[in-house]
Amino acid sequence: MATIRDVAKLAGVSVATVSNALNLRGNVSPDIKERVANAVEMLGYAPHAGAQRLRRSASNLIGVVIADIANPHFGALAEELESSASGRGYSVIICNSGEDLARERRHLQTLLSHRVDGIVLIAAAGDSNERIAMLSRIGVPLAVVDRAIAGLSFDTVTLDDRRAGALVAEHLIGLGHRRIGVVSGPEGVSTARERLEGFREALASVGVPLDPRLVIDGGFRADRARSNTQRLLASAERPTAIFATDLMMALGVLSAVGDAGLVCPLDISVAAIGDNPFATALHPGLTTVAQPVNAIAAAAIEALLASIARSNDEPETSTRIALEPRLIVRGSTGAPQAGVRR
Amino acid sequence: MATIRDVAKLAGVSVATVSNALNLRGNVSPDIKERVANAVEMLGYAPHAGAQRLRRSASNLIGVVIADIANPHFGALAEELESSASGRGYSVIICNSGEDLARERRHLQTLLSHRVDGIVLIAAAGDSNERIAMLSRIGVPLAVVDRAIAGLSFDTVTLDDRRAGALVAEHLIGLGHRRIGVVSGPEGVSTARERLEGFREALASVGVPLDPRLVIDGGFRADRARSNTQRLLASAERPTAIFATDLMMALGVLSAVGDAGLVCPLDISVAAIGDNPFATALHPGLTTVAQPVNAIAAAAIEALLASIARSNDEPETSTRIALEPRLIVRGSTGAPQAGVRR
DNA sequence: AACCTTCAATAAAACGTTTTATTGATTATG
DNA sequence: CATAATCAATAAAACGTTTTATTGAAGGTT
Repeated sequence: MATIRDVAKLAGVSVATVSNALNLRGNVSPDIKERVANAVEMLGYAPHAGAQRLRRSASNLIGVVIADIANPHFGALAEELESSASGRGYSVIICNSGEDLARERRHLQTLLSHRVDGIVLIAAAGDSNERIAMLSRIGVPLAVVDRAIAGLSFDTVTLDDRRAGALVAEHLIGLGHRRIGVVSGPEGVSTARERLEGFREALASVGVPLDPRLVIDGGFRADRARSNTQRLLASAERPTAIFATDLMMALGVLSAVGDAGLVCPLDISVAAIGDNPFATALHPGLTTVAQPVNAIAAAAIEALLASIARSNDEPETSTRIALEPRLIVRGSTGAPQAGVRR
Repeated sequence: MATIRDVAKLAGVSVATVSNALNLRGNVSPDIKERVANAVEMLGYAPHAGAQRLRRSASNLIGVVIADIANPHFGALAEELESSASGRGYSVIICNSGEDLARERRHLQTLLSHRVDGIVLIAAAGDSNERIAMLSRIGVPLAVVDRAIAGLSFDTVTLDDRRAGALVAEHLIGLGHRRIGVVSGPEGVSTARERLEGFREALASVGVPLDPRLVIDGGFRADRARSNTQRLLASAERPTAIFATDLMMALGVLSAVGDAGLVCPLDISVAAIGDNPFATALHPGLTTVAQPVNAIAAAAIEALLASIARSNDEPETSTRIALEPRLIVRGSTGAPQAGVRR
């Protein structure tokens, strides 16, 4: 691989001049700039990022650790995070923890080693004291996105999950549903907890208590949601509607509904949180709560860059942003048909 | 940030000894190892990756450039690539080009600057001489995955796209379909071309020519596929089946089918290439061709590491691997109902 | 007792950049 | 015309590691 010395030699100038020419610093005459550019082209020279990092203070690099890159929601988030960041002049390194705490830890360590200027963390499911300990002394601006982490004061940007759950509750109640099943995510994940809680509260506020027997675990996974929903549907008092707290689980719910020979929304209504092109393609279209992925990403990058900017001067004040969800009513929800098929 | 000198000072040993202790090289007595480990823990020391790269020859880093991280198929591929690579002791940096050639170029450049040991490229759509020129002198082992690039001799791992197209054709022909519409992807992307070509050939081999008026563009996008399919369905001689060459477009097709008040598979059969949990969740389930994403990723990493290993000794022989697709028949395809609803 | 090995630890060079201070050369100023 | 000011280019130090060669010290072998 060519080094800056090779470029200097070929261009017939000093190393310093090459550096100046490439970084548009100091005074370099136009023809020398030209000669340097030619030499770079000729040699296919790419500056050694490691060596650069050694001298420069900022890396202009942001690390993103994602809980599960195979999940379309996180994929979309990654996409938006990257375009937000690159719009502000930062490059982005994406790492995938695959919902594994150990892998998450390794990735964070790697990012620290690369001296990124900041980190965006979409935390893997599960709590761990080790994580708390590590994060609390991480020494680099960090923004927590999508899933909140308790007990740490980082800038946090999420959907207003409580409100999202409430939106679904209000919608279903408004349609006349009273017996509503919930397929919830892992207890340890804030989004799962909050969405359920918001749902429960909204129900309670109109005097409809949530029957704990109708709340089942789907673990944010389609297969798990499917099998548990099958059980729920087979129970004596089948609910007239089901709320899935994420889209993957909604798929499982829909499969189970179809397996049971039920028709949606005639026999049962289904609603979920999370939206993507698939929700439209289903027939009937799935009623969902859309997340402003774009705004979430933008806010996260904004907060992170602000944190990077103030660096170690002012006291670290951490902001907590919860963005507004939006209900999209499609065909999968309707009024319950009293006793029609029971 | 703490440096290795700080660690050395705190542990009361030389810098070299710290390095040896951390890298398990040379002879370091157990108690000194212990002292070093403690000092590292105490200071939260993370070795400066840039400085390491400067001295080490290998970086143990693999760069992955992905065409569109928001597409679940590529997300899944990214996930598998990462676990394959990390199983072989490599860390992975994921970059997202968002189907943009300029961004792809920037990312490749960045990866070169970071002196990755190898690159996996899932090429953005579109041909460009600039890309050809850049890649042909890239000087780092590179494997092309999923989408082939013409005119370059890199290790290439893809689905056997031609065969995948043929599988769908054989299935639909076997059911009795003769007028089949195709929603195809961008001309410039190998997967789109090959799938269509395999489909066409298989049809031709049983004496059924493909009516060019039934081949429409969906640009690998759900919305585009939807609007163009609407037009196709409204035409005089509506096809009895539609083949979408990827899953996103299949969603658009299904929407259009529903919009037109048609029922699948009664009025029209739909099949696609690409499989994920959504295909099962639909009702009826979508007939698809599954890609062995896992095997594709493994083969790609294998080829890349082999290429890294032989490095600059032996002449670069590039392998071309096409993996076997598998047809999964679900409810969305059935025999055409002669004139039932026409 | 003299010598060779092995073992632990170290000093110092090297990696490829950026940047500060320095040097000449050229142009402007009094 | 002398001096100051600007401009272009450079030499060399510094960044934080790894690694080679070196140094003692401690055991082993005759």
